[in-house]
Amino acid sequence: MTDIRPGSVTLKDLAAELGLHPSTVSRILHGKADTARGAAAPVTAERVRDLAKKVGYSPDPQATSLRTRRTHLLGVIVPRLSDLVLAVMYEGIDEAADDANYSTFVMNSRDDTLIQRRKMEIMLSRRVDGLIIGDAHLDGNILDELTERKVPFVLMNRTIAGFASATCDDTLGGALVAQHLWDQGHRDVSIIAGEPYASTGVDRTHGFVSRFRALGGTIPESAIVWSRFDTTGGHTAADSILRGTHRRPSAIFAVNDFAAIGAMGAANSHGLHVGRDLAIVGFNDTSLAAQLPIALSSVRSPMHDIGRVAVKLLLGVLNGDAVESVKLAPVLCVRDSSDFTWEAGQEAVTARQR
Amino acid sequence: MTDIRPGSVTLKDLAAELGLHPSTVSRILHGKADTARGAAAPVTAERVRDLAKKVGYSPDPQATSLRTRRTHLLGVIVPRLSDLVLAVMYEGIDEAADDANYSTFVMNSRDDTLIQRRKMEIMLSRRVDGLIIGDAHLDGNILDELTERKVPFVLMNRTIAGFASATCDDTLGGALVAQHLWDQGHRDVSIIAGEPYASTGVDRTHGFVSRFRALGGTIPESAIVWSRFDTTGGHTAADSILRGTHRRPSAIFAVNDFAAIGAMGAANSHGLHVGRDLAIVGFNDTSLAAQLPIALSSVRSPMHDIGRVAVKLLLGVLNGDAVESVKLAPVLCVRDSSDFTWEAGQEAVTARQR
DNA sequence: CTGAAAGCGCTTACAG
DNA sequence: CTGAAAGCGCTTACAG
Repeated sequence: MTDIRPGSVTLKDLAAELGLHPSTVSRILHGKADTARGAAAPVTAERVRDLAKKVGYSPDPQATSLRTRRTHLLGVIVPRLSDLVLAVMYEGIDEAADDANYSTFVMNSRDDTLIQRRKMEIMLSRRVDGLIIGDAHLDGNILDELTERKVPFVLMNRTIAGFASATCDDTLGGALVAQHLWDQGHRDVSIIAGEPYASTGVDRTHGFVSRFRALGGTIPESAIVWSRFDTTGGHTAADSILRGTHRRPSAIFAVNDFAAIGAMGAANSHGLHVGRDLAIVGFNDTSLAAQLPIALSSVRSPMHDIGRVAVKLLLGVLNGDAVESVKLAPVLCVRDSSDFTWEAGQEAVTARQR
Repeated sequence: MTDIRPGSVTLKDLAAELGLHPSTVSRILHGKADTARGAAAPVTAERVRDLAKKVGYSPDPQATSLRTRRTHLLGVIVPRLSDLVLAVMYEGIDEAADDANYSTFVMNSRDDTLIQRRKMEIMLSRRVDGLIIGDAHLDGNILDELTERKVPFVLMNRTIAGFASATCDDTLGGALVAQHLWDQGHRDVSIIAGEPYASTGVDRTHGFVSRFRALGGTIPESAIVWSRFDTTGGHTAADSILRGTHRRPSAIFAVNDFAAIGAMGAANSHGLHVGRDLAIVGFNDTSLAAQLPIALSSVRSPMHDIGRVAVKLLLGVLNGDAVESVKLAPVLCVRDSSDFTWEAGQEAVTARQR
């Protein structure tokens, strides 16, 4: 009687083999090994555990869930896993869920409200115990609905006032960049701000603008360009910034590394040498930033930990605790793309003009 | 009686509401809407379906699985989801599984044999119907074990002789690069070959070497450098190639875009201008390749489709079909990083020497 | 300390 | 065409 495949041996089999009643076996296997708390005679318990181990018994989770009304399943929704930022956060979730004996479904919504809803329903129909939402939109009435339906959930990556979330302190991150660029002498800056419905981009932009203005700088509305978070989005945005009729900025803050990479490409085609004619700073400090031909300055956000914290928060909610949002601290990493000072009188010129 | 949350209304509830027996309701809801094949009276069927829809009835999958011994769950194991290549493949899986009414668990093994095993057991203990394995090692005895245990599975991304898989035609991909570099005049080439346990790197390298030799070129063993697939791995490998005591190659083929990006970084620090002093070609044509400051030539592999095909194959296996491995065709995309001819007598020099 | 019963929500032969 | 029963594999009061 060896376990060819999980499921081949049941509680009943074990009981029969040992001449016990299934309920007795269940009671023993269910309680933690240390807490013998009168659940069974130590000798019996040992016999049961030994056999269970020997035959590789693994309880049927479907049967267990049916009884307990808990699936130990978590649902995770992200815009897209091909976004490295979300992929890394998910690695954190995977780890933490594993530690807590939960399994996770993860689905891509492509930031589309309809798909978002559909994926959510699929997860709920699978009876997940709770949801981690990584693609919340600022206008997100869907969350109110979830609350009304009493679905346990937390936010990750993006935050919305009134809901528990695990995020980076994006406002602070933006402020760090503003301070850095100001210190390097930049007075004319533009921002590639991401999607207006995502708190990440909005908060980073807001943090940047506030600090820059507090330092005495000015940032007209026209200097803020909304865009997609990917390389193409950044390229397009930077292109429009650099071809602008007014004075060209000497620095660009992109709220996402991939957008920053796209911006570097655009700068390049405008004949600008990033790190000399133009400073660029990204956000997230993904693994590529430091390795690029021109190393990219970026704000490191603890993506992996954000995933872990999201799980922790959700487990708290499932446990009935009152949970507080967590904002993890960002760290600015200065590299070649912005590691130079901009002279007061210096003008932004193209490399060709030099 | 509205469906606040899936699970709030059961088959029994529906039956009671309609004055029918639960088994009748089950029979009606179970059969497809079109096949009324004598399962119930059309009128009854309609009444049932109407109410089910109205109250948002969704069957409890745990209960269903317990009866049918099928979970409609697939397990997916990848080295890491933060590898864009696997992330995109997973998007294909997510889509195809969704279409077929399956849900998927995806877990990261970090290419570690122990973790691989552990994640597999977790999935089996969850009673997945089948497994998609994206991290197979060439020395993979684990697969024989799975076969023995009669676990349905297919491979994705990496292939192993004797098992059904969905992959790119990596050998052909490598050959395309060899032909291209040869045509541009390169006679001295090096290969950043990836991990020796991964068929992807091995096959791409083999395809490259075979074609290059068939064209009359020579490639010493020392020109092949094994490495990790990520940016750092590529950087280290390229560094060792470029600091080599012998003649410096005029072209490098990296079997992965991220390794290629790392190689570009290394070339840079050796004072070489990629696209003039050194040609670099990557593999997979990830979304970044075309956007880099120096656009990267790369072999496009249909990652998304590979994911979809993997699901299709696995569903075939679950259906008892005899399935054949699928190798999808790659396409070479030439860009700035290799779009120049290398003169016969030209010598690889550093930019500084010019 | 252990057993026996009930039941979680379904599906599926089997009657009628 | 519909009903009644059995059972998937577990857990959990309740007895004894």
